[in-house]
Formats: sequence, structure tokens, C-alpha cells
Amino acid sequence: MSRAEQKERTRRAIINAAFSQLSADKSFASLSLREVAREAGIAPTSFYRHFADMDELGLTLVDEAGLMLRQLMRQARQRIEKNGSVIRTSIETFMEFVTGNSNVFRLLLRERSGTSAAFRGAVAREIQHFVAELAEYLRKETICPDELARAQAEAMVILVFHAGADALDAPPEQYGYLTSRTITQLRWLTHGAAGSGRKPKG
Amino acid sequence: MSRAEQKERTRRAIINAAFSQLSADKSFASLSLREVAREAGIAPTSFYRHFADMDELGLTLVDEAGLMLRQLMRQARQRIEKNGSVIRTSIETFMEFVTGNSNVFRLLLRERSGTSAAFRGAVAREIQHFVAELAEYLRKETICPDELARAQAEAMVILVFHAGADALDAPPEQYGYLTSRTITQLRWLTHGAAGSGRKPKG
DNA sequence: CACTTTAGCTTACAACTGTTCGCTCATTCT
DNA sequence: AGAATGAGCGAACAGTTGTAAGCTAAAGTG
Repeated sequence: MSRAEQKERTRRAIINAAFSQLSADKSFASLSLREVAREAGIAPTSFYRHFADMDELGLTLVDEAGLMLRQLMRQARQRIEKNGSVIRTSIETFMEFVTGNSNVFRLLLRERSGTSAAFRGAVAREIQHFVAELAEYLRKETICPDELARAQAEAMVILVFHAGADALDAPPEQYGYLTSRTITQLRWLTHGAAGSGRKPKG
Repeated sequence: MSRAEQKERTRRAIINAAFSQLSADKSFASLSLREVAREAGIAPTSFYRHFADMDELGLTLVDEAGLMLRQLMRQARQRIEKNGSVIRTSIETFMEFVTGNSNVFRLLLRERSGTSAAFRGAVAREIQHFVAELAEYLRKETICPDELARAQAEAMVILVFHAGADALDAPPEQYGYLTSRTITQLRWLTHGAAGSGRKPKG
């Protein structure tokens, strides 16, 4: 096995170990370098061959989580083309992600208000990708100032995110309720915004 | 000084020490019993005379934070009577609380998605007080099913809370923008909900 | 082939953690 | 007055943490 290949492999082992240790009861901040190294099957000191410290690993995790989220978005767009219902499809796709990758979503959720400004910034950037893309869509569908499209997109993303957070602590039989509640809320926003000096395009 | 009096005094010293150590860079989970005891001016072991463990202290902090928040609500209601503008007054009052007691707000914000189910539950309950009260108000002002009033109240509280979170990382000159953005979002919700099969009362 | 590079290891250290034990001694109760 | 209570203390324990120093051995390089 090539050197670089092997290095990448244990790097992934570290990342996977970190992800797998995240849970409802264990946040990234409560992971220890030694524990992660142990699960990755390397000596504690070998960790430093790959990351300068835990913070660097953490930022990597946030990046990867953001990547997954963006892939999700692409997937949602495909579904929308076949399905038609924009809001419902988006929310359902998102909820599937949250319940299927709860550790990943929890990372973003927690570090969004965590103790590291760098982490908070990284998460905020990932979320802004969502917001920007949704705002773009809204601008296409309606005639309104950019500022308002952005404010509307932000509200929508927050509400969807929050529904995901609720789902983490709710029993699965409530997912349906959470989804339809969020759909209602987003429709209100859409109608309210459309009524306040904006017109549907076309 | 009476015995009970003195005990209550050092209990407060512990609570105050804990609050004062919370900051943007330090969450409750990263406080140590010893550090808190040190700042409270007692021996580490004396801590146990007042709390079984750090979790018990944490729940006490969440309770106190919730109390402050409810006092704030009462204060907002007084202002509304003199001022008239419900939404604007409520948000401005809330933003003043967030910026003036940022450590307290941060505690709620973080433990809402923290690693302890007990903490998450405690914060959720405090927030539900807000939601229930707002839903009550909405039911009085409009004719609509309880379910929808609650969904609307929840969306509003989430958006206001989120604006507070944004304020924590924003420079003071942006508070005005955050406030007016949130007002816009809440108005959209109100109008959207009113337009969807609901009528203003009276 | 000899030479360099480097991922991973072992050992070691100092700093901190939560918690137990047994003591003191001022307040309270009888 | 005498006994009981209980807040606070110091010493000590076993456990964990991050990280520094220096070695080994395999992969890459000329």
C-alpha cells in the first residue's frame, strides 16, 4: 500500500471514530483526543500526524457534515422535479436526513451555538449556503427586493432546522406531525410575504 | 448570622460563581466543580453540602434563567400597554434581555440542544411557557383552531429566539437590523395565518 | 544500493478532574 | 449545661487528560 494511501486511510479512521462517538449524550467538546485515537486504533500521539489538535478535527467534521447536507439538497431537487410539491418534498428530504444521520445533524445543531467562534462561523456558513440558494429560488418565483427574499429564506431555513431538532427528541410516530406543522408554517410565511407588497411572477 | 441564612448565602455564591464563569467560550459542560468551588470561595468538597453533583447545579441555573425570562415577559406586557405595538415591543424587550444578560441567554440556547436530556427538557419547558402564553393571546385576537394558534406561536418564538442567538455574535450596530428583520418575519406569519381560513376577531 | 522521510509507537510527565474520609467547631436543640 | 447537628476543611486517591521526546521500521528517492 502506498504511503499517502495508508495515511489517508487512518485519517478517515480518525474522522469515523469521532463521528461514531458523537451521540445524544456526547458532544464534540466532550470527546477526548485519547478516546478518539483509541477507537481509531492508533496511539494518542499519532493523532498529531494528521491534525494539529482537536479543533482542527472538529472543523473537518463540520465541513463533512456541510457536504452531506449539500448533497442532500441536490437529491431534494431531483425529487422535486418528479414530485412537484416544493415545500413538502424539501422538508421530507430534510427530515429523512436528520433521522438517518442524527449524529451528523446534531453536530451542526450544537456547534451552531457552541463555545468555539470558529465552529459557529463554519456552521453558519454551511447554513448560509442553504439560505442563499433558497433566496435565489424565491427571487425567481416572486418579484421582491433581495433583502426580503433573504429574510424569508432565513425564516424558512430556521423553521425547518428547528423541526429537525425537535425530531431528535421526539418518538418516530411524531415525525409526521412535525413535518406537517412545518409545512403549515412555511406556507404562512409564503402567503404572508406574497401579500405584503409582492406579487407572484407570471 | 443564622445557620440557614449562611447556608443560603454560600449556595448563592456557588450559583453566582457558575453564572459568572459562563461565557461565549465556556459552556456549562466545561465548568468544573473545583473551579466553581474556587470562585465561590469554598473547598471543593463543600460543594456537596449544597448540590449532589454538577447536574443538579445546572438544573438550578436553567430554572433561574427561566425565571428571569418570565419576569421579562411581564415587563414586556407593561410596556405594551403604554406603547401599543405588540410585536415590536416584545422583540425589543427580548433583545435587551439577550444583550444585557448574554450569559444567561447562552445557557438556555446551548442546553436546548445539549448532551443532557434533563437539561433539554428543562429548557423546552421554559420555552413552552412562552409559546403557551403567546398562543393564548393569538386565540383571543383571532378565530382559529387551538392547533394552529400553537403552531403559529411556536414559529414566532423560534424566530425571536434565533434573532437573539444571532445578536450574540453580531456587532451592536446590527441589533437594529436583526430586530426589524424579525418584525418583518413575524408580520408575514401573522398575515399568512390570517389569510389561510382565519378571520380577525371583532 | 544507500539515504531520507515519516507514520506510528512507547514511555513519561505534569496538570487536572470528581469523590471519599475523617476532622473541626460554631450553631441549634433538649 | 450538655448533646447533637451539619457546614466547611485538608489530605489523599485513582483516574483521566494533552502533549513532549525519542525510537523503529517501512516507503519513497536518488
